[in-house]
Amino acid sequence: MPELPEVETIKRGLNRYLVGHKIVGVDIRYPKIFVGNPRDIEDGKIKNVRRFAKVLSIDLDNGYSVLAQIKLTGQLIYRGPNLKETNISKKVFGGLGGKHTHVIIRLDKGAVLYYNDVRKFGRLKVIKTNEVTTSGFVEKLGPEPFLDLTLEIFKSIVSKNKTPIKLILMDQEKIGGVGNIYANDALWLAKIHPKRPANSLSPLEQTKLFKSVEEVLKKGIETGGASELSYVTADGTEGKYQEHFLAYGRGGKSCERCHKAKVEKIKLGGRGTYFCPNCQKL
DNA sequence: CTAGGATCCTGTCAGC
DNA sequence: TGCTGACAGGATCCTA
Repeated sequence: MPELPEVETIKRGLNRYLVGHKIVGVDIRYPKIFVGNPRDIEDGKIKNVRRFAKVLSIDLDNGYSVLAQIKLTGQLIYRGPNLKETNISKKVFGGLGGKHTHVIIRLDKGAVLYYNDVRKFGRLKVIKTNEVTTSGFVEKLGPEPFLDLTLEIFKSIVSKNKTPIKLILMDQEKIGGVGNIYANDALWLAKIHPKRPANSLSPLEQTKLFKSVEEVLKKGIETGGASELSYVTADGTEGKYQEHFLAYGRGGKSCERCHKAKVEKIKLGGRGTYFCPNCQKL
C-alpha cells in the first residue's frame, strides 16, 4: 500500500527527525529483513534521506546508506528528542518494540528508529551510497511522476504497450511510484476502464490519465498518505487519504460521480481492481 | 515479449 | 466458541 505519497510523507518526516543523529547500534530480531553488515552503519551520522519511487535511502556520512523497501506493512517510526508527538496509531500493531518490531536502530541522544512489519515483506539493506542508484531495484525504476515522467514520455510508454493500462501504471519498471490505490483512483478520475489495452487510449485520454495520476498523487501527498492497511508516518500517526478514496476499496458502493452504478470489484493481474461500470466503459 | 501463477507473511473475516 | 480456509498485496521468480 505504501506508494509514492506514503513513502514521500515518511521521507519528509525522517528528514525532519533523523538528520544529525548518529547511529550507535543496530538490534536485529528477524535477520531475513536486514541485508548487509550492520557494523557498516554504526558510528555513521545521518546526512539525508532520499526517495526513489517507493524506496527510501537513508544516507550516512561514512559512505554507506540504508535502503528501505517497506512494501505492504513496513513502518519506520522515530522516537526521540526531535519529536514532541507521543501518540502512536493503533495501526502500529504490537506497539514499538513489540512482536512486530524486527529491527531497532539505536541513535545518539537516546533516540530510536523502529522498523515494524506485520507481514515481514519489507527489507532494510546496507549498501554503499555511491551504489544506491545502480543497485538492482533502483536502477530498473521507470520515470517518476513530478520528476522525469513528462507527458511526452507518458504518452510514449502508454502507446507502446497493449497490456491493460492499469498494469502499465503499476509496473515499476515502466513508471515509478504508482501502486494499486492510486492506479485505481487515477483511472476512475480519467474515466478509463482498467482493462483497456494501453495502446487503445486516444491522445486525449492519455493526457487526461497523465493529469489524473498527478492529481491523485498530489492529493495523497497533501493528505499524508493512505492509512488503509498499516501505513503510518515517521512519527507513528496516520495519513488521511483513505477519507478521499475515489474508487479504491469502494466495491459495492454507489459511484460518487454518476450515482447510476455501483463500483465493481474485479481481479486484474492478481490485484483488487475497482471501477464504475457506467463511467469507465471498456 | 507477455501472461499467469506461486512465493513470501499474518491479521482479519466468513463459514461451519 | 473454535477451527479452517480464503483473502489481501509489492515485487520477484518461474513456467508456458
